[in-house]
Amino acid sequence: MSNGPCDTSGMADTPGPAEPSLEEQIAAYQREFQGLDPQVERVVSALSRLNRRMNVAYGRQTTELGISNAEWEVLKALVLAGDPYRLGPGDLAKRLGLTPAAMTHRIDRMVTEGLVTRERDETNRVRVIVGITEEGRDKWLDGLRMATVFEEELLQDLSGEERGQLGEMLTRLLRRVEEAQPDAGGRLSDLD
Amino acid sequence: MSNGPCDTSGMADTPGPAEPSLEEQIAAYQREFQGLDPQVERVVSALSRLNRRMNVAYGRQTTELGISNAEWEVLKALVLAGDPYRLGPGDLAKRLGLTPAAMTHRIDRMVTEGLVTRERDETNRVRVIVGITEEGRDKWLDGLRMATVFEEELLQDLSGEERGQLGEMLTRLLRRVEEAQPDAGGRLSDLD
DNA sequence: GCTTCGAAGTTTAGAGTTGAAGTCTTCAGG
DNA sequence: CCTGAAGACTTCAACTCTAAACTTCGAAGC
Repeated sequence: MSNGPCDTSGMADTPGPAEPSLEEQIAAYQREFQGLDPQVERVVSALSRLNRRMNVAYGRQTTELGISNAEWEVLKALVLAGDPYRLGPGDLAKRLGLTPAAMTHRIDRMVTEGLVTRERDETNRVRVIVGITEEGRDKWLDGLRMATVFEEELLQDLSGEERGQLGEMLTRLLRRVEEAQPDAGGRLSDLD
Repeated sequence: MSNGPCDTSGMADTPGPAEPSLEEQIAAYQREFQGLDPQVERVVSALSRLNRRMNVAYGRQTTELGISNAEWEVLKALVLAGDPYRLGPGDLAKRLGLTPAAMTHRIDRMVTEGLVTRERDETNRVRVIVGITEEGRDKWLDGLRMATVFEEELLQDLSGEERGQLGEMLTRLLRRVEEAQPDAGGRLSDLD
């Protein structure tokens, strides 16, 4: 299963200078560019690294399920859509932040893998309806269970109060950037 | 300039059900799967969405410079590496978290665009050395300046104390996931 | 009813990445 | 020396995504 952007094998990882640590990177920024607020830099860099690590973790989990992160995202969108658990390719593309063309191919794969179904709408034959199969729903649930374990582990060092503060601050940041960027914004590895 | 995973054009974005808001998504999770801690869910989802938005913003900035996020990352790695500002393709691949093959192609492009140079090491002719050009360094600096403006805007709602708390908590999370995941971890949209 | 416009999906060409295989260089033995 | 193994980079085929052209169907407008 070629696993989208989540495989970690095949990379150069023998000896030599690896990726600099967060501290090293902040120091290097200070060295090369005066006038950079280290506090801001720390928040932004940590955010970005954290996200990368989380996606690696999710990638390992979905690989274990025999699917890719990309496919799990489709399943998630269908489940979270609610009751009939069916959406058109266009809707899916919008929710996942990719082009309709990409959606077409993704659905092709997932249909052959038995994760979703594709049928034409009888009342409007231009429309296509994608539905989740039982197997698809099971995979989604398995993935979610693994994710919650990982997430609880990730946050284990934070007290309940800290978790609340963190969530509140992140939500505030998100609100700020969403109003500056009203459009849905392009793809780029979510999985939330 | 086809801009890696950062273009926002061409996506389906007309009417209809767009991406659910963070609140809607958390509610949907609660509905479909009992036993999910909403506090954890909020942190994780906000983190992920925030990162996506940030990458969209960075993508717009680098597009304005006539390069891609991917290329800017290579420039960043070279600058942050310090004094001779030169690294081998293998090192670069490790630092950016992609395969050597991808690095080869990326360097190809960047050489023809005049952003970096590629020469063979005289003392060990298996080795290749990639260096940054003056134009490359200028682009990096321009990108960094734009990024700092955006980042300051992003954090404008947080007091100095809050920024410190946020950075500290994120660093703690990062430390936790890094020790659980000692390898550098695969690609997946950084840019920090 | 026929035509035109728009919306929804699919198809096609090209960019970028991965994983595996291949090339070339260096180094350690025999 | 010559050989074999390991390392560094490149090449190749397959895959996924984007952007743009294309196809089809439905809704108006005349």
